Amino acid sequence: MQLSPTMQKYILHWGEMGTRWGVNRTVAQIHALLYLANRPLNAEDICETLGVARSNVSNSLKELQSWGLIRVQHVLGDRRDHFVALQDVWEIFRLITEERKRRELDPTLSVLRECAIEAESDPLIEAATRVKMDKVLEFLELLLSGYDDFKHLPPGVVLKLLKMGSKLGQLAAMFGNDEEQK
Amino acid sequence: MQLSPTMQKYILHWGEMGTRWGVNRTVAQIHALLYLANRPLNAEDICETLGVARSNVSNSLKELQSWGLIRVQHVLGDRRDHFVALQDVWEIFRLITEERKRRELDPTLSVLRECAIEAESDPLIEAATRVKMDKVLEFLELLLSGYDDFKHLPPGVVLKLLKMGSKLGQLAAMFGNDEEQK
DNA sequence: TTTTAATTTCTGTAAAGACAGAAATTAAGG
DNA sequence: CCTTAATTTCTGTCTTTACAGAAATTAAAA
Repeated sequence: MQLSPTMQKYILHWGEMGTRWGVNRTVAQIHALLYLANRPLNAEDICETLGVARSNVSNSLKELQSWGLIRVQHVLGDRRDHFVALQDVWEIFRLITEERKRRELDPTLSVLRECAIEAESDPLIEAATRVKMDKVLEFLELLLSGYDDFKHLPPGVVLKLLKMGSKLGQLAAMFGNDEEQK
Repeated sequence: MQLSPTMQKYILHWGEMGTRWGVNRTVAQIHALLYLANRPLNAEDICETLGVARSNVSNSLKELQSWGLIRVQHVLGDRRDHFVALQDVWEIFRLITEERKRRELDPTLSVLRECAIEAESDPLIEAATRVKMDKVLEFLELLLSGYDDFKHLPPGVVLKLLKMGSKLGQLAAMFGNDEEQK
């Protein structure tokens, strides 16, 4: 399986981006390849196309599955596992966001809470420092609860919100402190 | 300068988080220390407190300055540079977001645009693949334009939006396609 | 059941980034 | 201007992660 220069460029870049977003380059490149492919690919296809060792492909596929970004799809007449990537961009975004929250922000929230509690009884920590710890904690809690509310919105609604742009700020001013308007 | 176990825990964790968000552990730890400190610290203070080589501190401080997260603040009677971190959590968040957009998403947007254009004339790229490239590009453009609209909102307004939660979805349905209501 | 293909695990090493410390440069103080 | 402190740059190495390939295990086909 050959890649055109444009596809190579795309996949290489996706790989670079992936390292910034929590997975290694090879994992991200495999994800890109499976996303762009219009049919299920097996591990050997991937090895050949990307020039990566079979075992590395195997481990990377396992990681992508743990993120829920790809799944196994068997092909009639071929006993090898084939893989397909999620094709809906919104869903991909949702999954990555959710998974990163779970792997990173949730543990951070725990640590920040523990530290806030411990700091209450730690005479070595100045009051001003304690306040700052509390502010970071409140900020993260607010962000996460806001995210929790938003994550269930259908893409179409999110789309509308994004397109409303700064008009949203005006609406918040009008409605933010009122009971529901129906 | 001694750190209590709680402060150590906090700073260590911030360091781990930092590596997930684009800076190395030491850079993030120094940022945490300067944030929690209630006075300007010089490079030697930081070396001693975190047990890091002076040169590493120097380079890390330079990086934090490039993110705009800290600045030099001279202290009377001491010719050494002292440093203070931004203290407003919202502002820190805004800066990190903006800077990451600039360093990562803007280049990605460029590459995606180039690839979309190149793919138009690449006979090796299937139409379905081209559609997928376009979808990712549209998604990112939408996200970035939405972000552009939101980033100028004052923290108080953002706070309101976050607190409105799923009520926002209802408002989008009511107002999303209408002209402004005044 | 055996054979063979496919996958996974393991292990050593390659690569990249982080780091410490020496050397060089800069700048403040005397 | 000289001295010395402070900072920066450079370089070698340490650490961590990624990776390749061999070996082991699993599972499908004959």
